[in-house]
Amino acid sequence: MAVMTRWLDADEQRTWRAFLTATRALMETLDRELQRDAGMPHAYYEILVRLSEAPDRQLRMSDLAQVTGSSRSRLSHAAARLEEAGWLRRQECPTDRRGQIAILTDAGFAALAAAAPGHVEGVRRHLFDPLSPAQIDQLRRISETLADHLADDRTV
Amino acid sequence: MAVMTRWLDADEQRTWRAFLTATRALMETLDRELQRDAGMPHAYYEILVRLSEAPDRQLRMSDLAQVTGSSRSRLSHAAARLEEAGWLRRQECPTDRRGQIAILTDAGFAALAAAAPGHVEGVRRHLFDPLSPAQIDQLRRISETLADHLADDRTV
DNA sequence: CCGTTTTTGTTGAGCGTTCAACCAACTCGG
DNA sequence: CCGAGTTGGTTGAACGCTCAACAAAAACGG
Repeated sequence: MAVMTRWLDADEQRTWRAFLTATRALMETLDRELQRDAGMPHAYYEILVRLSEAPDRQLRMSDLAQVTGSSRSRLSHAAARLEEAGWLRRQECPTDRRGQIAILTDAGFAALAAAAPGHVEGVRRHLFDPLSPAQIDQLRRISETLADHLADDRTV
Repeated sequence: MAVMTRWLDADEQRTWRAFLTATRALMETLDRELQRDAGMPHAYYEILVRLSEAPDRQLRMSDLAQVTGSSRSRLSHAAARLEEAGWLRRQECPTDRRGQIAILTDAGFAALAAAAPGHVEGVRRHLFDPLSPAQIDQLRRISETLADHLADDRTV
């Protein structure tokens, strides 16, 4: 027999809708700010960030996809765009002839450096400033729990 | 003189990245499940939900845009799609000749009824189940605070 | 009133993402 | 070894969203 749906009660629904509203508004705001001030969407910004932190500012495409949480396809399209913009170039991998290595160019690093202050300010203004220190801590724990759980789902 | 950027410290960065990872993974998972099981993206699902809750299952386009947190343009495109699918129809507004009223069709209601149990189950599995009751409460407060704050930004 | 401004909703172009299909190269079991 | 399966990466079509431009109707202000 089919399992009965466990519907959301009033409190849960309120939580879920507030969560939806908040995250959607937050991400849209940050995305819009980044697009306006730096001419790139948030997803591209993250790619540049991760590359800038990697040794020699380079990463295998698959590793880059992993850390940015995007599909291979998405990253591939994004890399093509970033390459057009001159912010990234791709090189063949010496140890694996299938592989491609994404490398952050100097222009890419400069674009990131120009975009970062404004973006960080936005994250502060829209996320951290409105919350108490305790809430920030709570949000970290909640997010890590959810992220772990969702990662499990993907592996299982 | 330019204001010095208030960079994120290690803890804040950890929080911010965990938040990004969690919300992105959560929304992508739910979106994919909904697309697979019900043939509609999450944004369309929300439109149907809001219509289904409105008196006579109808709402002015601008009100519908408001409650679903989408731009007029987005809603207009979405409505066109939903109309093609036969899940929604649009009618002229008697009191305001600019206005359009979006009406949920019976087919739309049926599609929603078919999609809801699976989607609610997904929200439970990926969001509520992994969290403690205290965390769920924290998440609600945090989300409401952020949502209020972001709404203010928009009005100011 | 009448001109201006605001609100409502749509449209089309451009862009980023998804999905499925695909090829090439690596890995592993027999 | 070699064939099967897996992994790495790209591609093109379909789709949803953004943005700017627009038209029509309503509200406002002197």
